[in-house]
Amino acid sequence: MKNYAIKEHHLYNKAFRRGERYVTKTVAVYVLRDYAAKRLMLANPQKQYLNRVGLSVGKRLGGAVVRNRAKRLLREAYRAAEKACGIKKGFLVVLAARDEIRGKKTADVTRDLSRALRALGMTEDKS
RNA sequence: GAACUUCAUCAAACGGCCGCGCGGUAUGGCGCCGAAAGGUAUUACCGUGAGGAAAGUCCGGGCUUCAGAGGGCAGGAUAGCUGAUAACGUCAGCCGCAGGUGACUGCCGGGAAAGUGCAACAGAAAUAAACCGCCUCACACGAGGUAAGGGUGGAAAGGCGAGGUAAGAGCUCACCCACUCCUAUGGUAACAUAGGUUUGCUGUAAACCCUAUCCGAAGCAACACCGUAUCGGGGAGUCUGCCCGACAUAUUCCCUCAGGUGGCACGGGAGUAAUCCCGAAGUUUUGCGGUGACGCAAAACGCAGAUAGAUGGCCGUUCACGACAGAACCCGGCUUAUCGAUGGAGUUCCUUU
RNA sequence: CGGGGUGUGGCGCAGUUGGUAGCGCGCGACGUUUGGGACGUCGAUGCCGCAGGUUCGAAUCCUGUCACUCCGA
Repeated sequence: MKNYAIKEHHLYNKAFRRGERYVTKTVAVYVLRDYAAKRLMLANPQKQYLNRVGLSVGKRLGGAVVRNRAKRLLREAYRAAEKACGIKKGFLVVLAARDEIRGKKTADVTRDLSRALRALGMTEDKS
């Protein structure tokens, strides 16, 4: 299941300003209901709701290699979290890398991310 | 064996499972998003997928656009010679200077005898000379001569000896040093060597400047096409430092309210297709030419093309335990960062034979 | 992609034809005051972002480099 990426700058601003937030050492998660979700659902040939996921990795984190590494970790963690417990659809999700992510492994980031998603009520199984 | 010099290569490897971009084949779909242009699936398989610096953006070239001749000024760049190259500020060889026992390394390495400027402090004086000293005159004050000696300075009128003199001085002479010009020999040349000749001249051109050579400008967010568009609003002309110029023209053009595709990732041809053929500032190997940079020929191999931006994750094995670091129009260099590993060539010293 | 600017005491800034590195605030000591503030006097503090070079001599000139920052498409 692929995800649409967020490209527009104003959507990032919206998510940061109005979205629900949960911050861990490695990653900060912002979630906002996607107003265009229905339209996107219709555009999609499978007719399924999707999450639009954006990655925010600041320049202060490091050079291009470090930033790429951070984005890969976030993507992999999101994928793992979705596979493990499922994620509600129809939202804008912004994952912002924080300084601690440097040198971390996937397991660490995945743990933080699933904790954040559970706290925000984004997981599908309520058990 | 030790200490070095230099050139080149590599940039952890292998296996399993999951995942990503692009291309292709099959499958699937003819729907949906959008005003339009246009965009977009699911699954399976196959192929392919970051660097030596991809970086800094310091040079050069390609490519694209600027309506249409040209000329001048300004400005900028380069700086031993000869060559290599598409071109270069790059590279190669040589010359000169400096450093090293040596292999070798470094050099923004034209002109100060075209002109102008600047040289603090110290010092008597800084491009021109009399403070002390020496000599002559004079009782003395002082006047004149003198650049051998002292002291200052980064730099003080070339060095040493003899002659000469009141004391001295290239003032004269011999030798040496530097420099200008000329000649000869060698070299394509820079230049080197030898001889003659003029002169005895501070440094600075990474101060202005002079000389020689070169340069139109802007950049893929360029630009082209489609759409907006038979609409509305705003701005101003059209080689992008300044001036001159021919003017008869050509066309209005650009921005915004709205974006999309191409450019763009080998190209062309044949074929339904697999595939085949041809071509290229690619790489490697071999051969030939050249001291070398490099050139020519043949063969083989390879071809990332994203657009919030694709190479990752987990597990296992091995080892030297993994540095610097991520393509964004393309190519040739330069500069900077970098854990280490391997190989070639060479130098000096020690030991043994 | 293209074009600029700035790095100087703890902080904010000066520093031009290259010649002993300065100002304000702050800091320390002393004086004044019963004590503090204010005021006065004195003082300390600098590899002039880093590395080379030109020059007798460099914050200044040249080359390279690092960091921060601004502008345009």
